[in-house]
Amino acid sequence: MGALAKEEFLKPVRISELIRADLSELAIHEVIPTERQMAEHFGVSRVTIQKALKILERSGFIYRRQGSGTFVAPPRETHNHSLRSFSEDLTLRGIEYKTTVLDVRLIESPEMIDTTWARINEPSYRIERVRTTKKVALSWEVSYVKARFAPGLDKEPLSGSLYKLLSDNYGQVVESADEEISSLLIGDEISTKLSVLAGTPALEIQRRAFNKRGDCLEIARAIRPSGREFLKYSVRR
Amino acid sequence: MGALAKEEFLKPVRISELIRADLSELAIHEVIPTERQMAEHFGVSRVTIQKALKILERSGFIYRRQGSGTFVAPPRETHNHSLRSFSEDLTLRGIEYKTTVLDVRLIESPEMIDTTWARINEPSYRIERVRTTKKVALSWEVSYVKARFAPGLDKEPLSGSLYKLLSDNYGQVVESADEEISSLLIGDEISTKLSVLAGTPALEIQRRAFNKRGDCLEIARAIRPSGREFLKYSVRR
DNA sequence: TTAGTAGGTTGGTCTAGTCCAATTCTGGCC
DNA sequence: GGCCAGAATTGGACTAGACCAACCTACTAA
Repeated sequence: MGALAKEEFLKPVRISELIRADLSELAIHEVIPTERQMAEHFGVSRVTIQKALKILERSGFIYRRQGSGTFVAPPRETHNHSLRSFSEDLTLRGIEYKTTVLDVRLIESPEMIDTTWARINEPSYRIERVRTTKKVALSWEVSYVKARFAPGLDKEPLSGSLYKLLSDNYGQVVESADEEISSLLIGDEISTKLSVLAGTPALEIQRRAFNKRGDCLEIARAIRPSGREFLKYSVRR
Repeated sequence: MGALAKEEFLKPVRISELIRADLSELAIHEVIPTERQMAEHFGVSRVTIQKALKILERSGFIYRRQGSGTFVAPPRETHNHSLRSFSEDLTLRGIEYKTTVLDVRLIESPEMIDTTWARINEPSYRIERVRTTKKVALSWEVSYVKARFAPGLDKEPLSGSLYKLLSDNYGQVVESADEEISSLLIGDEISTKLSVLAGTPALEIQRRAFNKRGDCLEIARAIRPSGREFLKYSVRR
């Protein structure tokens, strides 16, 4: 095999990054080289180039027109909200916050799980946390994690990312999630936990998280008082 | 060419539908035929089968494990919120509603466009509408559509889907959108238009819609009082 | 019984090539 | 100059085949 360095990235991904780097030097709507030219330039097949360009197209960096060519798309400032846990979301936006764990316990009997938004029919850990910055309350969150996927979770440090913990210590990677978003007024109980006035409007985010196999790992509910903090989504056809 | 019927669908899409139909008869986590078997069965290449299975995998119907096989994933009830206009969203959920156009006008001078959430620097049509069911107010919406993409839009019937109108009459297809979601309390002005009490909590959805080239066609703002109507999203890694 | 190894199966990745459809270019005709 | 038909170009779709990595199973040896 020789001393060649191992290829760290898949070819289409790697090539898409290389192309992307070059895009910034071009004007918007400017044409970029053809598939066949790029295939020769990178020494790969045309299908590989097509996959690389597909990545860039779906990310909104280029657009393509059969018969004419591939062009640079106008830039978009929005970083799209791909799958992140609540804490990853805050971290990536550069918000410094503190996590306070209010309660962790194993709920053995499923009928005791008091979710109104989804049903769990097996023992689960209940994790209740609050996120705050220096002065402002960010969110109140409750997660139910099925115990069979993370035995002993209540002994772990829970002030960081729950998803990272599930991945690193239990090999359970969250691959997808369903979210439901609605609005409500914060009631007495949560208002004291968040130190905000009762009656403050807030977003309520309910989430079901799944692993690659489609097993539901976690059910979570977050309440975020509306302090000009947005949830951002990028939606495609 | 003979009298053969024209293939209406692309092969991977068509095949994914055929496979999907068979999935319902299988138990969850049950293994389905291998790529090579399917390729022979459908008389196509393995790459085509892989594309079909990729569609099903991303839709959450199957999961795959290298070395072992492809399996039926547990069902998920959530229909994921792909790109729809506000009206399409309601229609697809089977909600009967009435659209009232409150105001349509061309704004020639960009500085008059009173958006606080985004800037438009060219003449645009302003469309203000309200959606209601028999008894309940659903949403209040304002759209700004750039005039150069839809000249004469103010003469069109605007009680239906704006996106369908843009597509059918102007060839402008909305391919992607950025959304920002926050919560607020409904103020006096909008409360009268929606016939709800001022102070009702609501979702505020701000949207920028783009065509395939990445041009921003529309900027919209919707306010939806929270009556147990959710925004549903399906998020993937 | 247990640990380990060898071989076959399955999905993951990439190549080289063909055919097609949409678009653009070009040259000739009026 | 303007228009039209055909050629060339470009992205889109698919094929047949190769090789690899993860996985599973069955057999073997300690």
